Amino acid sequence: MRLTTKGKYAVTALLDLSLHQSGKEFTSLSKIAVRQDMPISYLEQLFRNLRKAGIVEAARGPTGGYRLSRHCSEINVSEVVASVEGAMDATQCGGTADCHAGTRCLAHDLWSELNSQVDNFLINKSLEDVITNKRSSLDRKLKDLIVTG
Amino acid sequence: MRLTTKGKYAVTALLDLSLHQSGKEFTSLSKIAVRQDMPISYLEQLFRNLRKAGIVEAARGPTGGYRLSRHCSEINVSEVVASVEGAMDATQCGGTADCHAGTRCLAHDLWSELNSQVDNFLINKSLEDVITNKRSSLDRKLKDLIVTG
DNA sequence: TAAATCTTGACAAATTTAGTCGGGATTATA
DNA sequence: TATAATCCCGACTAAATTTGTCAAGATTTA
Repeated sequence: MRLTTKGKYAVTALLDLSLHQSGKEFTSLSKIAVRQDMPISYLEQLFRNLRKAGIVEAARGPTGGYRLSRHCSEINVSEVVASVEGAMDATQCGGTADCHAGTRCLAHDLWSELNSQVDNFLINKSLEDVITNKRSSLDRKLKDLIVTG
Repeated sequence: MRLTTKGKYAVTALLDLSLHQSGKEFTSLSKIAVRQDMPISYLEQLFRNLRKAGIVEAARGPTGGYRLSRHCSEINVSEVVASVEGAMDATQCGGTADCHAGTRCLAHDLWSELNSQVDNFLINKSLEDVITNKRSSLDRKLKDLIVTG
């Protein structure tokens, strides 16, 4: 399982995009790079993947840049991270359960379950959720569970 | 956030130890290495850390080896992983919230929350739980929540 | 035409992971 | 006591991954 600066840059950059997008304008990478203190050439690389994944759309030329291709409430963090660094899989075997000499290793189900946990969390978290810092209904219920048993 | 073979080897090795420990005998690394198909010299490295963390205890000489220093129901996966690869932190800043020019970055709370999710899951999962494949009460409740909304 | 942007592919530096190696210390057993 | 099996330790190396850089091109606005 990995979550590196790649995925974090991507999420932060899209949050920046969400915050500065009014209407249908495009925001240039150079602006994002300055505001979020990220290397622009690295951002270019990441935005290739975001575009291929259908998360942003681009326009060239002056006044060009990127914008979200959906409303930020319709983009979840899981797909953003996955688009730049591949599925965040905690199992050795990629889920095929052939992790120990062709059979499932002792811990296979554990990592499988961890995957689900993380995925459920990130899928249910939209960019808008992050911006408004609004915990999803599911989160609040979970929190209650942990506190109250 | 990282979860590499280091942590996975450690967990699997301890599960092996749990399964083959009857009474207070010691199990040698060479046996674990063969059974779980892991490089023995790498295991040595990991078990140093497990011993320092108070998770296993060692005996030298023939008949020597390692054994759990607590019952497997009293050892959780989080401490095992942490002992060999450091705290599994998803924030850039290690929780200090100085991730963006000294202040908290746009996504700080998101990664913070993800940390809690993963930690809560792994802390509540003992080696015994993994072996008996028993989902904790909390897990079942969460699963219900996801299914039923 | 000029300047600003995206687009692409290849490359390179830095870091981390994974694993090795050689020697030591300790201890049960013959 | 000698031997062999184990743990113990520090340093080292090789491979992989991450984190970028770079150069050249395509598109578009003014």
